Amino acid sequence: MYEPSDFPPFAVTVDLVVLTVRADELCVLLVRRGEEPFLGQWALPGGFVRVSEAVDDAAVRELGEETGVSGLHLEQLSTYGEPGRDPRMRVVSVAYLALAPDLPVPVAGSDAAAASWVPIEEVTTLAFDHARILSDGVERARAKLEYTALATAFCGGEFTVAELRRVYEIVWGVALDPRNFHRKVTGVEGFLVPTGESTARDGGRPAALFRRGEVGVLSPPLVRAPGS
Amino acid sequence: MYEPSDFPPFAVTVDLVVLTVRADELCVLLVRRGEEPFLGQWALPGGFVRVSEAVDDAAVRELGEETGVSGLHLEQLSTYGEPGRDPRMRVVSVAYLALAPDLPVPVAGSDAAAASWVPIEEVTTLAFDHARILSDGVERARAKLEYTALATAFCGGEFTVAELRRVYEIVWGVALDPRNFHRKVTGVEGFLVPTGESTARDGGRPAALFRRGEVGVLSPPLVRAPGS
DNA sequence: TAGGCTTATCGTCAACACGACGATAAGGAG
DNA sequence: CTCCTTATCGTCGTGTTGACGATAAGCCTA
Repeated sequence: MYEPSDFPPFAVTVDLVVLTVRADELCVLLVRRGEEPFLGQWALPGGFVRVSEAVDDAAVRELGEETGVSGLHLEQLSTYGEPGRDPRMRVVSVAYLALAPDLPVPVAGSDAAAASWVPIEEVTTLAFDHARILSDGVERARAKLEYTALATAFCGGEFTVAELRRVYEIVWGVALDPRNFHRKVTGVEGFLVPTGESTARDGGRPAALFRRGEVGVLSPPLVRAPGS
Repeated sequence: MYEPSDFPPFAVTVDLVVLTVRADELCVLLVRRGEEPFLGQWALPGGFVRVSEAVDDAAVRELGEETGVSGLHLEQLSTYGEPGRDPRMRVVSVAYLALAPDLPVPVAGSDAAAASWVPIEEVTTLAFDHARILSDGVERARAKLEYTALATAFCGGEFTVAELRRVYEIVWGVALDPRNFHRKVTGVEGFLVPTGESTARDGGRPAALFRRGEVGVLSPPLVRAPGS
């Protein structure tokens, strides 16, 4: 089956779909390409996998280089391997999805040219097949909010129920009923851990602060439907 | 970012997790390796991606070669790229999940040595990291039965509600209440299309035959919990 | 200092989905 | 004809959900 003598050589890269919620918009981390092809166009951050490096590790490394932060949620998304997706050579790219809270640090573009957060709505053309990868990543994120506690990855360490609700509303693009949402998320055992503190940073009556709980799956799930 | 001159070469393969339900067991298609390393051990079917071939196409091609059938459900599972997962060289493998009905044709092992259906329960050691890939594939299949109409991929063109229920019971390893299951699946609009025919092949009162409908997602989903 | 505004949190109610399970239908085997 | 098996329909109590009213608890302004 495996014949080392006749295997065709491929280049393997990782591409990152790094999402965050900031200024009431779902944003993705993009870099502006500094070389051909697609010079000057927006692209997903990424790079080559090194010879002695696991593909997953390459994703972690690139994520650290681009955001300057570690410990973010990172999961494999899908692999894209059409011939011709890179005009220069045969490249197979393993895409990863990362979710970040609104990072206080501006993105320190290490080796990448200019990196910045771009609202999903404003993304038009991307280099290579990155538009498709981004679209797959956004859809994955939207789907996983339904049945996992992933939404907390968009929040900081402590957050209010309203802040969590804003995440759902912005990622899904729907309005959720504050009362039903509150009942739902506080009702799922282990989803949210009250810190005992409260804050009035949203104005109005002070809200209790929570941390993410141990529970990863929400059952029953939250449903992506208007009026919930 | 992309520097053609310094990209390290990788071999890219596809590995297939082909599942079926036969003789009241969930089975996977395995081949016995005819060469080193892992000579004589069971492995997932798979092979190299060709130079001018899309990775997805390679999976379709391999699936056809191994099963002799086309048109099966096939989806990308995950990509495995640890250094050292193949002792000979740096191989990145894109794994795919395929679901097949109980194939009447015995597996025609084309280039692979002996290929056969092995009950999941009886699988012990597999070559490379294929045990992990198999485990990921089975878990994916189990999860997708909950919220998609994927279970019909295990059935032939026409099937009864009881046959569909057996699929769920075998894949999940739980017992389901026939009456509630019947109510549920016939209640989801577009999931099942009655053919008008009926059959008594299961003994007892003849059952209506159905075809899979257009609907891909089940909402609300079936839940993997005892007593359903 | 009393409204008034804003957001948080609790409650209520009807519609619905689900699990448990009884009842009936429609074939074949003896 | 009776029994056995499976299919299919119905009922009932419980829990979840969506819609939405009511109250709580801060700040802000006059």
